[in-house]
Amino acid sequence: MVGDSRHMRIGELSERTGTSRRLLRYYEEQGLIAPTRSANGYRDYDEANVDRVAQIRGLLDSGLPTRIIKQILPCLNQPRVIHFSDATPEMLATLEFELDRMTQRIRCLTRNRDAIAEYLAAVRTDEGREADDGHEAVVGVPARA
Amino acid sequence: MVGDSRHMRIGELSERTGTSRRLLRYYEEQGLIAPTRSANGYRDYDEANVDRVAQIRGLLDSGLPTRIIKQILPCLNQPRVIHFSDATPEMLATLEFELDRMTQRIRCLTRNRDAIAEYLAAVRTDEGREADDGHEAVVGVPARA
DNA sequence: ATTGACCCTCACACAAGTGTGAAGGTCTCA
DNA sequence: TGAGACCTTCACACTTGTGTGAGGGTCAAT
Repeated sequence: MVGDSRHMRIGELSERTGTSRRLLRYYEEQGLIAPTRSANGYRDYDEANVDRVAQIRGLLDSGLPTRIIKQILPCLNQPRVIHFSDATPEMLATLEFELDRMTQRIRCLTRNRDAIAEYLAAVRTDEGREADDGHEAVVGVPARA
Repeated sequence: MVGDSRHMRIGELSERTGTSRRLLRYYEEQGLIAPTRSANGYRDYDEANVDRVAQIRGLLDSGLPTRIIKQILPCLNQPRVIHFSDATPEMLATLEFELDRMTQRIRCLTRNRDAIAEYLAAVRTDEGREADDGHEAVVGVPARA
C-alpha cells in the first residue's frame, strides 16, 4: 500500500494540531518536521505530520528541548516501525543518556504529582471543618538531579 | 524537637546542591526559597533547603515553570507534613489543573521513553548483523496536547 | 481586475532560565 | 594591615520557545 496522500497546507495543520503557524515553521527550522514544498513555495504536509506535531508538543511540554527531540524522533517513526541503519554509537549513547533523564523526570513528576493528589484528597476530606490548625499527610520527596 | 539548626551560606548550599549561586538567588527572587539573613547581609540557609532546591531543580527539569512550582511547593512541605489553612478555592483549582497536566506529561514521557527503550533493545538484539535494510519494532504514539 | 484568504520570509520583541562580571562589603588569618 | 575567600547588588547578555507584524507573493471567486 502506497498510503493515502491526504495533504494539507500550514493553515490546516495549524488548526488540526492547535499549533500556531509560527511554531510549525519554527519546528521545521529546528529540523523536527520536514514538509515538502508545492510548486509555489507553499509548505505541503501529509497526514503523518499531525501525530508528529502532537508528539513534539508533548515532549516539549515535558521539558525536552528541540535539540533532544530532534535526536530521539528518528527512533519514533510514524508507521510505528523502526528503520535503523543509521544507528551510530554516539547516537545510541545519547539515546541511553536521554532515556535515563526521562526516567528521572518521570519519577520526579510522579512523586510530586502523587504528593499533590494526596494533598488535595486530604483537603477534600477535611472540607467543611475549620482547618485552622496544622494537619498531617505524607508527602513525596525530590529526585536526585 | 526543635530540629537541628545546621545552617549554611550560599556557597555551601551551592556545592551541596550542584546549583550555581546565581540560580539560588534567582530562585529566591522567584519566591521559591526564602533564606533568612545574618547580621551582615549574608543569606542564611538551613538543612531543609537542600532538599527544597533538589525538588525545585527536578520540577524545573521536568518542564514546570517557577511560577507553577511556587504554587505547588507550599503543599509539599519539608517535614513531609501538610499544613493547610491557606487553601483558597482558586488555589485548589490551580492545583487540580496542574495535577492533570503533570499526569499528561508523565504519560507522554513514559510512552516515549518506552519507545526509545524498545528501540535500543531492538538495535542491541540486532547487533553484529548488517542492518542495511528496514527492520521492525512497535513504537509508542504521542500524547494528546 | 480587484478583493480576500491564503502563503512566504524576515525581523523585532519578550519571558524564562542561566552565565558572567563589575564594584564593593565582611571576615579570617598571617 | 593587607590578602584571600567569602558575600552583596546590579546589570548586561545569551538561548529557547513563542508572539506579532511588515512587506510581499498566489490563487480562487466575484
